[in-house]
Amino acid sequence: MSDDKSDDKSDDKSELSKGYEPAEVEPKWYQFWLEQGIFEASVDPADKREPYTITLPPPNVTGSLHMGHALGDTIEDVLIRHKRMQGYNVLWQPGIDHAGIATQLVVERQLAREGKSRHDLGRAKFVERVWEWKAQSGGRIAEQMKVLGASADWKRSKFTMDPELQVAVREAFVRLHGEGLIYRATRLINWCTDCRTALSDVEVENEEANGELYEFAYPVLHADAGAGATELVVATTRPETMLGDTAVAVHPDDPRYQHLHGKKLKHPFLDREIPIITDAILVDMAFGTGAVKVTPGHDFNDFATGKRHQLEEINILSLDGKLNERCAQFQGLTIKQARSAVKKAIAEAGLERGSKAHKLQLPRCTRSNTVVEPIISTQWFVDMKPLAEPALAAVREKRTEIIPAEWEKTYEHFLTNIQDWCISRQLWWGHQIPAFHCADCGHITVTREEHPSACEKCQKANLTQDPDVLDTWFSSGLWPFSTLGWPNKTPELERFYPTSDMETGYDILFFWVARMMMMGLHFMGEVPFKRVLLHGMVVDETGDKMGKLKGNTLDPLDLIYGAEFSTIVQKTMPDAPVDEALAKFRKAYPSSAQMGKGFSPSGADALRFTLCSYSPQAKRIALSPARVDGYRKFCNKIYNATRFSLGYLEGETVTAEGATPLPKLLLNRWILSRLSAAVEASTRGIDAYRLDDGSGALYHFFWDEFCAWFVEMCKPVFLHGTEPEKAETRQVLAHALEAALRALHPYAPFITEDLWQRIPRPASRPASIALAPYPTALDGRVDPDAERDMAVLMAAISAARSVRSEHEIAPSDGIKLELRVADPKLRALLEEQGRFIAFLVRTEGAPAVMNVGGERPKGAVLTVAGEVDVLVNLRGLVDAHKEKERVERKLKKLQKDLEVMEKRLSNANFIKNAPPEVVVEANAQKHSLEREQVNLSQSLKWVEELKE
RNA sequence: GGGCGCAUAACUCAGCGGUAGAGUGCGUCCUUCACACGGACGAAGUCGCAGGUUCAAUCCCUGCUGCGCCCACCA
Repeated sequence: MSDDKSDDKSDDKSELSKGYEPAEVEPKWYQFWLEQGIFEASVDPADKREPYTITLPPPNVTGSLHMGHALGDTIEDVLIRHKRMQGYNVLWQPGIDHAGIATQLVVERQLAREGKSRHDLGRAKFVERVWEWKAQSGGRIAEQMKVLGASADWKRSKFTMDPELQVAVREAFVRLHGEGLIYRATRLINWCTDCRTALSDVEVENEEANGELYEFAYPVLHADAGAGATELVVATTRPETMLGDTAVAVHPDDPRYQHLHGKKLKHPFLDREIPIITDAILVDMAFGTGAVKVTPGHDFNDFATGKRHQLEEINILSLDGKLNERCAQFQGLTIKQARSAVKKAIAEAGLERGSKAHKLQLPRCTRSNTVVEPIISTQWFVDMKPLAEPALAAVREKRTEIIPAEWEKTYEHFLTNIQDWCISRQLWWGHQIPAFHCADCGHITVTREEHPSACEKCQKANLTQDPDVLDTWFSSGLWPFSTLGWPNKTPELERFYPTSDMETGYDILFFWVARMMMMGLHFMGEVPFKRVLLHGMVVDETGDKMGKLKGNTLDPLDLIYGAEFSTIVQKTMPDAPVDEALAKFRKAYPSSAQMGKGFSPSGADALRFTLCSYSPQAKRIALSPARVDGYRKFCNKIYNATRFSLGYLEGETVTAEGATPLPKLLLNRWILSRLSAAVEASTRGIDAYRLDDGSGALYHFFWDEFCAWFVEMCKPVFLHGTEPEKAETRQVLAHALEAALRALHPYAPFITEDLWQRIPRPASRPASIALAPYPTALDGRVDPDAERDMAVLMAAISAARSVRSEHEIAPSDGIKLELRVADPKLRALLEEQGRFIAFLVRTEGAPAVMNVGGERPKGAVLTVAGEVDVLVNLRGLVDAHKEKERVERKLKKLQKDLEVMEKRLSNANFIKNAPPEVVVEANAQKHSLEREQVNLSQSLKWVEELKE
C-alpha cells in the first residue's frame, strides 16, 4: 500500500522509502560481490588463514532450482558466510553434474519433437547435440542460486564431464580395475526397458502394488496314475515368466510332494522338460502351494537357486522388454500382453487352478518409473566390500561425523549389507568406459590412454572401445577431490582436502555420501569431509511430498519475486482447469488462504531466513508460505529500525574493530549485554548445525529487544536527554545496529549489506559486510546487573501497560502511576528510570516511587510485578461492575495456582531431595502469588470505592 | 519381515526432569513523529492413550494406537 516514490536504486544517498523492497536491492549487491571477488578462495602460499571447505552437491545439468536446492544452498551459504566472516580461507566449490540418464532423456525428447531418434544421429552427433543443449540451458540453476545469494566460488565451477574430470574418472577406473576391484561379469542385473540400460540397486525403488497370486498346474511326465499325482500346482505373481522356467522347487520335507522328488514336468507350450527339485532355502511350505516355479533368468531368488542346482538360465526378454524368440507363439508381445496371453493359454489348456489378490513390491526405475526387469547381462561391477570397510571404520571412529547422528545406523546398515555396484550403463551420454576390446584375441585392455594403439596382450591394433558409459554416481563419488585437481597434486588439493562439511539431503546418503566416503578413503587415504550434515525433505504445508502430479510444488523464485496463485498453478498444472488446480494448491498450502491473490515479493533474504528457521533434524520440512511472509515482515522491521537509527547517526562512525562503548545509561548497558548473548547464540547455533537456534536468537534479539525496548527507550533520550547522554546513546545505537547487521548477514546477506553500507563509518572499513568480522561476545559487553535491573523495569512497565489495556484506558488519557518496592536500591533504580517509564507507559509525569506499605490511594488498582507493586489510579476512568467481575475471575485462577504451589512446598520429600535452587525458586514464586492475592483482595475494596 | 522417525495452541513447528514456547492466525484497543509489512494488551494446549521410575514427567522406561520414511528375494 505504500505509495513508493523512490525509483532510483543506484543512489545510496537517496531518502529511504517507507517499506523495504528486496527486488530493488538484491541484484545490485550480488553484482557488487562478484565484482569485489569476495567469494574467491585463495591458494596463495602466503595466505595462512585456516581453510574451510564445502563442496556443493552438484545439481543436475537438467535441473532448475527447487525447494530442496534452496534449503541446502541456504544452509551451506550460511555456514560459508559465517566462516568467511570469521576469517577463514573459505572455499565453496560449485559444480554441475552431467546426470547421465536424465540428460540423455531430455535431449532424446527434444529430438523426438523433431521426429528423430538418437540412432538417426549416431553416437558422436548425439553427444555433440547434448553438449549444445548444455551450453544453452545448463547454466540455469547456477543463475538461480545467485538469486538466492549463494556465495560460491563460481570461477572454480566444475562440470563432471570437463576434460580434467574425465581424466580423474579414467584414473579411478583404471586403478580400481588394476586392483581387481572393478571387474566384468555376466549376472542378473536390473534392467530398465524404457531407458534401455542396466541400473544399480539404489536406482531401483520398490513400490507396493496390488497384484494377484495366480495358480496353475504343470503336468507330471510319466505320471504314475496309481499314485494319483498327475500334476504339480505352482503359485506365481508373474505367470508370463513360466516361459523361462527351468525347474519347479518344493521343500524337501514337504509330505505333500515326497512322491514327486526326482520327477519331471512337461512344459505346456514349449518343448522342454522341467525337473522337480528340492530346495529348503527358496521354498516356504506355508506359502502358496508350496511349489515354486524357478525362473533363473528373471528373478534374483531363482537365479541363486539356479546356481545351487546348475539350472539353465533362459532369457525370455529382448532389451526393449518384449518377449524374444525363446517364447514361441508369444514372441513380440510386451510383458503386459504376454501375461494375459499366457494366462489365457493356460486356461485353454485346462491348467488354471485359481488366483487370489496379493500385495507385492514392484521394482521401479527411479528415472522413468518403469517396472524394472531382472535380466542376465554382462556388465562392469565394483567390488564393494573392501571399499566399504574403511568407510565404516571412519564413521565409527568419528573421523567423519554424521549429523543428525541417527543416520549413522542407516549408513552402517547400508554399508554392511552392500552388494557389488553395477557401474556400466547402456547410454551414450557419460564417461565412456576406458576399456578396449580386441577383435583378434578378445582381450580387454583397460587404460588411461584415450586412444590406445594396440591390444596389451596380442599387440594388434584392432581395438574397439567398450560402448557403455559409467553410472553418473561414479564420477560424483570422486567429486570432493576431482574438483580440486586430482589426480594431479595441485595446491587446491593440498589446501582444501579433506573438506570440512558435506551438507546434503538424506535421500542421497547411499547414492552419494557413502560412495564419496569410499572413494575418498581409497584414493586419498583420508576421509573426504569431517562432518556430514543431512537435511530433511521439503514437503508441502500438509506434509505431502511435493510432486508435479500432485500440483503442490512450490517454486522458490515465486516466493522471492512474488506471484499470483493463478499464475503458479498454470505453471505447475498446465493441463488442469484453473479452478481445480487452485483448489489443489490451496489445500496443499492452507496458509495461502490468508494471503489474498498471491505471494508478496518476499525477497531471497526472507526465504533464506525461513528455511533456516526449520529444525534441521526434521525429516520433513513442511514449508509454510505464511512463515515466509513473517520473515518478509522481519526484513521490513530491520529496514525500518535502521531507517530510524540513521536519522540520529549523523557524524557517528562505526567500525567493527572499534572499541565497544562503555556506557553509563541502563538502556545502553543492557542492549550491549543482550547483543553479546545473541551473537554468541548465533555462532553456537551455526557451529552446531542448528541454524534454527542461531537465526531464532537473532530474530528475537532484534525484534523483541533491540526494537521493542532499546529503540523505544532511545527516543526519550534523544528528545529530552542531556548532551552527554545523547552522545553515549547515539554511539551505542550505532554500535549495536552495526554489530546486529553483521550477525544477521549470513542468514540475510542482501538487506544487511544494503543497510550496513548506509551506516556512516570510517574509510578503513572492509568493502563489504561479507568481509567484515563476524561479531563475538566482545562486540557487546556482558552486564548481569544491567540485565537484572532492566528485567525489573520491564516487568513494571508491562504490568502498568497491562492495567491500561485491560481497563481500556484510551491512549490519550495519561494515568497516574505509583511504584512501591521494599529494596532501596530498586527504588533508586525506578526513580532514575522514571522518564522511560513515563514514556513507555504514557503516564502523567514520572511515576511516584516509594517504600511498600502505607495507604493505597483511593481508586488505585494494584498489580504485582516481581518485587514491585504497581499502583495505577483509575478513578473516574472505569466501570465498577465490569471491574468486579474481572477481579473475581482473577482471584479464582490465582487461588488454584496457589494451591498447587503450596502442595508442592509442603511435600517433605521435595524439600529434602530437590536441588536447593529449585526450592528457593518455588518459595519465591509462592511469595509472589501470595502478594498478588493480597492485592487482589484489596482490589475488591477498590471496586467498592469506585461505586461511591 | 527388519530398522528409523513423528504425535505439543486453529495451522506449521521448537523445547524441556522442576506448574508449557515461537511464527502465523484469532480477540480488544491504537494511524503515538522507524515501521499498520506497525504498536500495546489478551484469549487459546488433559504436551496421542495406558502403565512404570522419581520428591517431581510433556520430557526417562514399557506397552498400545495413529501417521510417515528407509531397507529386505517370500514365489
